[in-house]
Amino acid sequence: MLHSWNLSPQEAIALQKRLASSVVLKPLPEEITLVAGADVGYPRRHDRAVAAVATYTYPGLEFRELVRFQGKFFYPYVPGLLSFREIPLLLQAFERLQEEPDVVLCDGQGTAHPRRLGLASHLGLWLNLPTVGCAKTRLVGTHGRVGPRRGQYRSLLYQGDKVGVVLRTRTKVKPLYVSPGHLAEVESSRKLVERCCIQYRLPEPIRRAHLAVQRAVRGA
DNA sequence: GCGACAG
DNA sequence: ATCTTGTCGC
Repeated sequence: MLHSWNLSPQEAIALQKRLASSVVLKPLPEEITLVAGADVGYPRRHDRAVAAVATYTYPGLEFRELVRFQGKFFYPYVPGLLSFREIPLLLQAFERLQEEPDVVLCDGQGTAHPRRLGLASHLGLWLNLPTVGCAKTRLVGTHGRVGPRRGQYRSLLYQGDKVGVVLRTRTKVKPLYVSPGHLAEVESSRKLVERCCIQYRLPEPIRRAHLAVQRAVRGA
């Protein structure tokens, strides 16, 4: 279960293939009272990184907690290996949360991944918590044109499977790529994400975490 | 061999 | 992601 994070691309890929079989796809818990959003950013001097996790009550979406962790760590961005770049920092941030969330929204793919183990899935396995991937752009899969209205969506297909949906979270705004991470599945993930997007494109928890990361990575 | 490619 | 200001469109 426990492994190092400075793996070579080949080792990382092999590990993903093994871990993918442990991912559990099932509806999210019926009772969700706390939802978290996570994000990571690397400053210009890429020798350290910043992670942030924000929690909100659900379905009321009242801000609950914000944790930020900054540490010396670096792993390059390699398409398909994002989890190795962001999870080490995220784990530190999650350890500092006062209250454990019922589900975690991540800024990346879940199972909509070449080896079905995107950031959200990998993080979910480590935390043993339900996770959902919310990516701003596509990594893999095909889909039809999504209607212009908030709430409209199209299935994201990959290798013959419906791995997620492309969801319009705001009218006339570029859609989001939503895919289950771990202990989650497409339908419930889509509904949760839509309900977490109030007045912006990104789910409120992720948006809050993102703002915190930006504040740290930049100045101010 | 030629594109595609989360953040 | 990060580098960066103003600006066109709904």
